Amino acid sequence: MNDLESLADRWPADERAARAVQDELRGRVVLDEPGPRPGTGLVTGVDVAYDDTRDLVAAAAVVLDAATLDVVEESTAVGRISFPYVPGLLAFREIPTVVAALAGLAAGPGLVVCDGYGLAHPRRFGLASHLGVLTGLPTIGVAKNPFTFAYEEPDAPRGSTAPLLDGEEEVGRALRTRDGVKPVFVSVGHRTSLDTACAWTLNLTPKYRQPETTRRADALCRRALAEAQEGAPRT
DNA sequence: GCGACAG
DNA sequence: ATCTTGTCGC
Repeated sequence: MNDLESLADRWPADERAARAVQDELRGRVVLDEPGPRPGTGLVTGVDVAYDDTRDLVAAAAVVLDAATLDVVEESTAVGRISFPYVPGLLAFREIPTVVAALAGLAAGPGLVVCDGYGLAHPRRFGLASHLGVLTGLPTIGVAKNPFTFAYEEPDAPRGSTAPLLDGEEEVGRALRTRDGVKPVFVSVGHRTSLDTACAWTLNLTPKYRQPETTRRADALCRRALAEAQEGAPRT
């Protein structure tokens, strides 16, 4: 277990140090496990909302029953912004508060679904992989944008896919979750396969483009941020 | 050097 | 991410 204070203490102070952390930790990503069976057990969505002007960040973790998509448990955490947004270094901005929210859960989270990328990353160590290595949990990343990667448009029906490419390398998959709607971009985080990650994403999108996990976590962290702003009106 | 760039 | 109204469509 990583206690939160040591996590904060070791947090990189600048971009160079952050990239060094990624280079050091990426070797710990586990890629030879298939991952939790899609649609079974628990699945947890995590997301973060910011108020840069007040230096506030709120994270949420929402646990769903994978079979019914009913909410089983919710947890939030509020903190100070620990890093600026830098493409490729998103994890350093989101992870401390996300880890705090996960730590507040009574139940084991099961699979963790992140709003962003895992292996699909300039150094193959995006948010989902980083969170997985720090917590030991199986993780996947489901992003709304292709970032710097290339892809061909998947066919129109829900479930269609196309490789997400960094040059010749497939780093993830563009996955259509709704007929005729812009795809989402799925990548492996930690301890899951890409097929598993895509199957989970389809299970989590019976009605909307975005996974139910992400939608629930997004709504909850916004609420938590709003409440934190009421509690700390001035800056 | 310039532009692009998860959230 | 966040700032923001109405509007088109199932």
